[in-house]
Amino acid sequence: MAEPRRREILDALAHQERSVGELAELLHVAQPVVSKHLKVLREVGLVEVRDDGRRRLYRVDSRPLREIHAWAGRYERLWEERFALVDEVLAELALESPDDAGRQ
Amino acid sequence: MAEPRRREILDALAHQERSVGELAELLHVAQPVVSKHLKVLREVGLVEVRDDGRRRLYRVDSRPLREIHAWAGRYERLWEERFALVDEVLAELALESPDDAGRQ
DNA sequence: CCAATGTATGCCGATATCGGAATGTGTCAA
DNA sequence: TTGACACATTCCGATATCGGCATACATTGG
Repeated sequence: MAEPRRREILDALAHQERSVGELAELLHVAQPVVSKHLKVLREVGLVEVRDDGRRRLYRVDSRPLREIHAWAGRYERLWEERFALVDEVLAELALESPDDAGRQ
Repeated sequence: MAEPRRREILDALAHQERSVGELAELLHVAQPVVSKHLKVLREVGLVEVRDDGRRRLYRVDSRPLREIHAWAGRYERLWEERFALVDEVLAELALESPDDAGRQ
C-alpha cells in the first residue's frame, strides 16, 4: 500500500525538486501523509532535502537508484547468460545427433 | 520486514533454480514461511515454478527485474542530464566573466 | 512580538504482514 | 493402498504501516 505512494512521490520528483505542499497537491493527499512518506524516503536515502525559507524542497538522490539499477541488472545478465548457455547446448546437441533436433 | 527475506530468496535463486526445502535450509527459516514468500513472488511475477516430482523448483523471472532496471535507469539518466546541464551553465559563466569563476 | 504559512510529529483506529504451528494436498515408493 | 515426503494453505497472535486528525515547530512578514 505504501510503495505506490512512494513511487508517485519519486516520479513527481524525477524532473524537478518540489515542496511538500506541491507534492500533497499533485498527489491529492493530505500534507502530513506526504511528510511521513518523505521521512521514510529520506531515511532510506532516496531523496534529499534543501531548506528554502519556510519551505523544504525535496529532490531524488540518484545514487541509491543506481544501486537498484545495478541490482536488477545483475539478474538480467545472469539469466541472459543462462539462456545463451541453453542455446549453446541445444546447438551442440543438434550437431551431435541431428535427428533429435527440435524434439520435446 | 518482508523485503529482506524476499531479496534473500531472489539472491538464492539468482544462479540456479532451487526447491522450497533447499531455500528453507539456506535461509534458516521454516518451510511454510518460504512457501508464503514464494507465493507472493509468484503473484508479482518475479519467480516461476516448475514441477519436479513431489518437489517444486523455483527460478527467477528476469523480465520484471528488467522493468525495475529500466525504472531505476530512468532516474539515473535524468539526473545525469541535470548535472551535465549544471556543468554547461558553469562553463558558460566562466567564459562570460572569467573573474567570477570558482567563486562561492 | 504576533499572526500566518509551511512542515513535522504524535496519537489513533483500521488494515496488512510477518512468522509459527497445525493441517491439507499431491506425489513417490513399497 | 499405505506411509513417507515435499509443499501449500489456514488460523493465530504480534507487530508494522497507512491515512486522518490535531498539534508542535520553524520561518517569514508586519
